[in-house]
Amino acid sequence: MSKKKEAILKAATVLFANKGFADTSMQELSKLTGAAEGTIFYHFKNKERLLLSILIETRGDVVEAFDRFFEGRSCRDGLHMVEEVVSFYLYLAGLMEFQFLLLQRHFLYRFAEENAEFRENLEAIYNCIADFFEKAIAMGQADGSIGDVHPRKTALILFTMVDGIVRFKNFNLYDAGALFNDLIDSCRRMLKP
Amino acid sequence: MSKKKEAILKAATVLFANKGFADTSMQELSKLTGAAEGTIFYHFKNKERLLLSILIETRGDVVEAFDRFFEGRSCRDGLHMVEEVVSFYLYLAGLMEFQFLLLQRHFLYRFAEENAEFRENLEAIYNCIADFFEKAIAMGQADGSIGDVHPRKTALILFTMVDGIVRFKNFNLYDAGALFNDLIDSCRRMLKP
DNA sequence: AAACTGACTGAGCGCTCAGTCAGTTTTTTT
DNA sequence: AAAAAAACTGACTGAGCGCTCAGTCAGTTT
Repeated sequence: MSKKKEAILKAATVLFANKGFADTSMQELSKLTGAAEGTIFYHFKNKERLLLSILIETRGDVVEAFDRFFEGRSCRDGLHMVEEVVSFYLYLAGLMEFQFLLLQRHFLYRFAEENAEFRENLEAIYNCIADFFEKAIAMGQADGSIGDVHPRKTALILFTMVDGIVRFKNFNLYDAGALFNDLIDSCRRMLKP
Repeated sequence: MSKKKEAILKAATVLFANKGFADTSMQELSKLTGAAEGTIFYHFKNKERLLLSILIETRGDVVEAFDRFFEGRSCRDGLHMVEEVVSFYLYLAGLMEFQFLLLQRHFLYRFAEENAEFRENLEAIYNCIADFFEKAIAMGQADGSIGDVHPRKTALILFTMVDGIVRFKNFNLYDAGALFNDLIDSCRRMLKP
């Protein structure tokens, strides 16, 4: 992949995440990357395909990060693994700040309504994460560290919690870091047998 | 307030919530309301002020709804009141669907960064809701139905949960209704002494 | 009957936008 | 070194945008 193409993808991720899709102009993107406007359209046939490319890249990054982190990892018990998934999600949301911010923006879900490629990639990301929560809960129920809750639904509720925390951080409403300990505590109370 | 002005406010709420700020044109708003474009600018000095008017109206509606619901209401105990706040939030998110969707959109928080009026109204809405959660938790700790948790932080975590559920619903990711019982259950487990 | 008011109109202005294209430079292949 | 392919350029276009403004009109006041 050419240097310019990479620069365009990187800068567009930040701009789309921070300013939104409609409020980011190709002109601005051109200036920021040093690439001519024509170059952007040489690499991406239009603005929407540029966004899709970012989403596909993000999917790859997120799925790979989760798989890497948990492959071969043997946790003390299921409850402990839930805590690790929560922590890792929050860690990743800091590491891949702009990609996570992008995933919370509404325009992505508007595209997903009409474009199957958007839908598939979004679903892949969400399923990957929800599956990790569910696996951890199921493991906890097998080893007795987690009580009798509905695995999938509880996984979604946990997902909702950490995602909401990231949202509060992104909107500058509250300091997510200050809530971390209480969040982990809440999870433990929620899940214990 | 003139009929046209009311129609503009109402239609703009739906459009801004569904399509975003930048993707909603005054032309579209004009066609939908039957008001000439000039009429919109007669009532609201510009697009941003129109959005602010909607936010101010939303603040009034949300705060009034919460105050009305809980004034004079005597709950069995604090834990029960937490459940009622959760339920009422979700009920209101259905009743005032577009206003709640609007509150989750990023452009509002971008305006809030530079415009104190936006910031004040957003804070008023969030503080009102978080306060109700906190009050319920404090009550529960007084009557023994809720364990020893940090009231404000736990209030924020609860808020995060219900807000996240609404977000999942808005994005058509999962059916929020199907999670309701498990959500209430999780809250109970989280809070019990 | 004259003066005034506030709600409303829609053509039109200045400007920005996504996307195009004819042409140039750089890289790879032969 | 020549030819071919890939990467890149930036001036340009037409559509659409927010917003303005001169003007209409029904109703009220003087």
